[in-house]
Amino acid sequence: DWDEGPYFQSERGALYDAAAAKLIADGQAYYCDCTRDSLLLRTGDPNRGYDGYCRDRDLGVAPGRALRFRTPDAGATTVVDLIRGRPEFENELLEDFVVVRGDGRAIFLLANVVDDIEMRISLVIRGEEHLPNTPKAQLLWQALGGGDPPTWAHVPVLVNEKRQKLSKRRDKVALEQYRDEGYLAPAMRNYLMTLGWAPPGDVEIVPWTVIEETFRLEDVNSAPAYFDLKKLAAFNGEYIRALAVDEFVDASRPWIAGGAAPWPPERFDPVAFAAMAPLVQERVTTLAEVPRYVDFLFLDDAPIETASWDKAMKGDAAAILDEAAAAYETADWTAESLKEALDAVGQRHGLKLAKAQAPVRVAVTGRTVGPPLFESLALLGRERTLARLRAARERL
RNA sequence: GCCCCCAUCGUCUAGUGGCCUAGGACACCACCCUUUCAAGGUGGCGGCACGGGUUCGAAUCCCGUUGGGGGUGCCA
Repeated sequence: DWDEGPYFQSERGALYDAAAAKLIADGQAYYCDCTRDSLLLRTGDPNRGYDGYCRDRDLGVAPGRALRFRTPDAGATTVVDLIRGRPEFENELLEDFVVVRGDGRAIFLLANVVDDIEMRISLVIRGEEHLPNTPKAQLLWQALGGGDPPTWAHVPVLVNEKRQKLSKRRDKVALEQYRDEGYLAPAMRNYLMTLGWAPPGDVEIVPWTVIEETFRLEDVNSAPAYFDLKKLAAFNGEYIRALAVDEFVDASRPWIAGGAAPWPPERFDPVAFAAMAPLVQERVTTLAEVPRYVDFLFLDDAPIETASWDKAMKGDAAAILDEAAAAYETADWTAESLKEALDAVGQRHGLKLAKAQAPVRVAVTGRTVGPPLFESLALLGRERTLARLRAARERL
């Protein structure tokens, strides 16, 4: 949550101009018209930073001339970091870096420092990739008369399976995307907190209030952490199962009630889904998996999957389908008696219920895997169940 | 190249000199339960990168090596 802003650096140019003017007036910055090529010509080393050529040329402002900050030639800059201690940087190794572009716009680093001073920022929390820029920021801070520099906390980066920093281009980093895939915000939040830190005790899945009360930046690890989708999924499954049934139904709505569902919206039956919900809830890892557990209820025909069909429709399948259909014409339409009836069919063929239910399951739901069968049949109703059993029998 | 950061099971972590024959979670394996699949239960596999110190004692402190990551823009 936040309590002010947002601010736009594009609207605060006057502040940055004033800061640049101060640096010039104090002799801490100078204009420079060097290009990359002219620098390389002088140093002959593409790895070397700016050589300070324009330091004393006393160039004035002109289009195309950048403003460079004059870094100290000696001494060291110490950064106070809650997570990393007190890293020290030799000033001598810092090149005179650009703070204002040739077109007059401030570079992010300058804008950032000016904003932080003006907003009286005392603690900066950011990714560790910013650590090497920190001495530059502090030097600018001092040069601008900002007072005591802030305390820093450089948190570890998150890495992918190749242990590279997660990047927008290469990796899936947008939270919206995870939300769209059916991850719950509290699950994501809880999982993220376990990266580089751990709640007290031997539990990782904890209420947010516990995290609020016990989290300390000083306890954060400094090593990069791998973002493990499998573990996130495990957290998400636990959070889904912890939901009250009506909360689960609510949360599932975007995947089942709208146009995104794999069946015509008008065919969706909220009552049937509510009845099925507890059975689905303990089986899914993400909300996006919900539709495939209930689609057989809202589609005209069973959504037969070939692999499932081939696996289940062999051996005594034909006989089982016939006998199940016969028994189901007159059976009480309750999960319990549907189960007993099919169990009896299976026993005639020397099959355990686990085996006997397979052809029926595939005929009716289309897949070998799904919610408990007899509860599903009970909801689907006698008419549609019988129709699907016969359709499957014909297809054999 | 140069600078900086980092290093406990495959992964995320607990551990802040003796409580560690290193604990938990995810993953994996086995078994139990069971109408499929899950969920749940029980058990198992598996780690202090390496080498030197310091100390009565080191996963914990120091140095080095190796390995990994980040930075090095008139990007943010």
